[in-house]
Amino acid sequence: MVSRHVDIVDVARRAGVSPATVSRAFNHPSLVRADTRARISAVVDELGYIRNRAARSIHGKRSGTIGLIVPTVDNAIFSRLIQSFSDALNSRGFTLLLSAHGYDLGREKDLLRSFLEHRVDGIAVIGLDHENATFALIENRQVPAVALWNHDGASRMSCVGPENHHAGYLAARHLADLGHRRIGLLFPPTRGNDRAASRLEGAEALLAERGIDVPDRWRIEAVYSVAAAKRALIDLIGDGDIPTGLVAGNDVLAQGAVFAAAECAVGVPDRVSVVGIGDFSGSAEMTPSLTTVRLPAAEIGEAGAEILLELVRSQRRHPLIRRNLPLELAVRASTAAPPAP
Amino acid sequence: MVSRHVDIVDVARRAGVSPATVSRAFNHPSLVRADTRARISAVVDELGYIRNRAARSIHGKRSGTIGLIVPTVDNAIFSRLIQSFSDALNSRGFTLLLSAHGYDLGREKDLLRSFLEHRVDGIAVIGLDHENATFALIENRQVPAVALWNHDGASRMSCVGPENHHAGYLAARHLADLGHRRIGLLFPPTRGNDRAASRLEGAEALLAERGIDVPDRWRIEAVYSVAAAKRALIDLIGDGDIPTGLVAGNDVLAQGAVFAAAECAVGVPDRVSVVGIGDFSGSAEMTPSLTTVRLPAAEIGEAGAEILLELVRSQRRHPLIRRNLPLELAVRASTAAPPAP
DNA sequence: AACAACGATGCAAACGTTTTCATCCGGCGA
DNA sequence: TCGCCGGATGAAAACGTTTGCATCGTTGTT
Repeated sequence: MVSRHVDIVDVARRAGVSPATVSRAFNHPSLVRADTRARISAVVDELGYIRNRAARSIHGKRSGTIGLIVPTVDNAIFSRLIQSFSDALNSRGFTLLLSAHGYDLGREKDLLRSFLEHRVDGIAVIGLDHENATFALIENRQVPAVALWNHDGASRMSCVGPENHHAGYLAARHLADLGHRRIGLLFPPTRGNDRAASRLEGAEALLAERGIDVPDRWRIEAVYSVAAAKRALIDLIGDGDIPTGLVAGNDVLAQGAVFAAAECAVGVPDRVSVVGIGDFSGSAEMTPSLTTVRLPAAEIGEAGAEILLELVRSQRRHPLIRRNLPLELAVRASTAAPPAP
Repeated sequence: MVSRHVDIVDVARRAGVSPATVSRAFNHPSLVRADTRARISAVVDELGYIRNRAARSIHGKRSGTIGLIVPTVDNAIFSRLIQSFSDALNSRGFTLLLSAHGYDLGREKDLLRSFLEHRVDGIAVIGLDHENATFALIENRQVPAVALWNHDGASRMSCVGPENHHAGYLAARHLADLGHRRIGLLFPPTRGNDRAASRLEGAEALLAERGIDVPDRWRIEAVYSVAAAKRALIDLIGDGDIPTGLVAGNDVLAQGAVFAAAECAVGVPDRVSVVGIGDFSGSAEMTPSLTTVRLPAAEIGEAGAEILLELVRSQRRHPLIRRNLPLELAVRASTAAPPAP
């Protein structure tokens, strides 16, 4: 009972029309008479015919797929982005190809190649920092592309996101405005991660403006995980000399820091204030609730999809589109004025 | 300067061979002489040729894609699953197509159809509860498929995951063993979510065994979000009559419950014990650290990919493969014996 | 020296669509 | 009556690959 797969010719034969008519019934319904269309539709259901997009896209038609390459899926903030990007795509009839490169820009290029083999109609990547080969691939192929998560007025490709530099700046400014002078920086490795790098630069810019110096022992590096951040901060607290304020590169790290403080009975915000970046799910609900710079993840995904599909539609010359999304500081319970010395 | 895209014939011409040879150089390198291969490879680089998988898959070849349909991406536990599934796929040269149906099984079927149009080589879905049309589509098409996240010895399709029923049972048993008799259940809506439904059944089965009755006011429903769970529990606490133990349908809900208790100054575990299911990232680090039933998310993703690719390889008749992954209770600080009455 | 065997390559058909162009038919105005 | 037009459909070419079969040297065997 090995029924070969039914194709458009089978449908045509059974409906008593030519394959061309069946094809038209799908793609240009107005060109085929209503009763013919109905007959075809009935046969399609009867035979369980499913169109073959590969065969379609071979004709220079759209493949109907969009590729998204992220550093990692396993991170609350990208999850929300992926979700909204995917929803926006699906609602417009596109299918998402997804891959994660694990913060390895070399792998990113390979994944891009693989997506191009699949002839995706467009490409979305995270951030503006990529290998030259990656840019070259995109430019030579003239494939519509957009960078999510980072805005830069001088970017080499279309982009949509907030200014990460400004996010770091805002977070640090909040602490400085509260009167903190002894400030620590808890950031992930910035190699191959221009978002984190920009945030760090932004924080440092503000601190320099205010004449605040951050000693090396208060510059802490931890990979993106609550556990790693907690461990790193417990070490710092163990050393005795702790800052009164801490800027974390994102909310996962900030959460880890808060948990560490709780475990070491170091009051937040009484002894140390913590500010994060991201406003992940849970940050507002934890105790103490986390002060953070809200990144509009869902908006980025939606706007990114919109821009990308716009580029896909505009056949010829792809213009550069840049969209700057606003940041806002969410002041909650994890920050306060520094304790009296 | 609108350079038409370079195809295999262009490469062949430039390399002074036939298209067939170029094709073979890619797919069966052993069949072509080393120096010819080198010449072709040079031309490929020079011209920036990228193979067209659509054209390949039209020949009945693999498309090299696997479809994964999840209820939502925006959830820590699926994130980890997606990540490991994706990695396993990539490492074997496959590309992931991902879609989320938002707990709507009707949309799930539509997404499946769309994946089939793309001629995915295999399909992975979450859970064993699907529309009949979904099963029919999979069976008629004879497309390799696997259900992730749920094991059932009598399942209609291949599956890999833990027994969710047992997860609920373990969580409830832990509380009962500690001596709790006044137990509440905090679960998500179970419609279209057989994982949650099974867990709830498992918990209820244990409670019935022990002769413990759960009044309706202690059966709380909240969608999968820390915020919703927190709100629901704050309401419950406000009512005054609170249970000594709480089984949460997953860690997100459990975290919300713990945060709610903290906000209302209800001690965990002194006044109320909370047990979750999932062991999400952060559960071990929060204060108090969360007692939970660990679900092996990463293992499921990897095993799922393995099984699926196995099915893809085994051309003909697809056997049913079922893999039961073990659960384990992680006892941490959020549970203890009930307070003396 | 004739021939078999083998390795490397080319030729052409095939895959499942879409689309251009041609055909056919009925109706309409001159 | 004739020619024309427009709507519906069919025939066939095209898309970019892969692959079965044929071809052509070379080399080894008898």
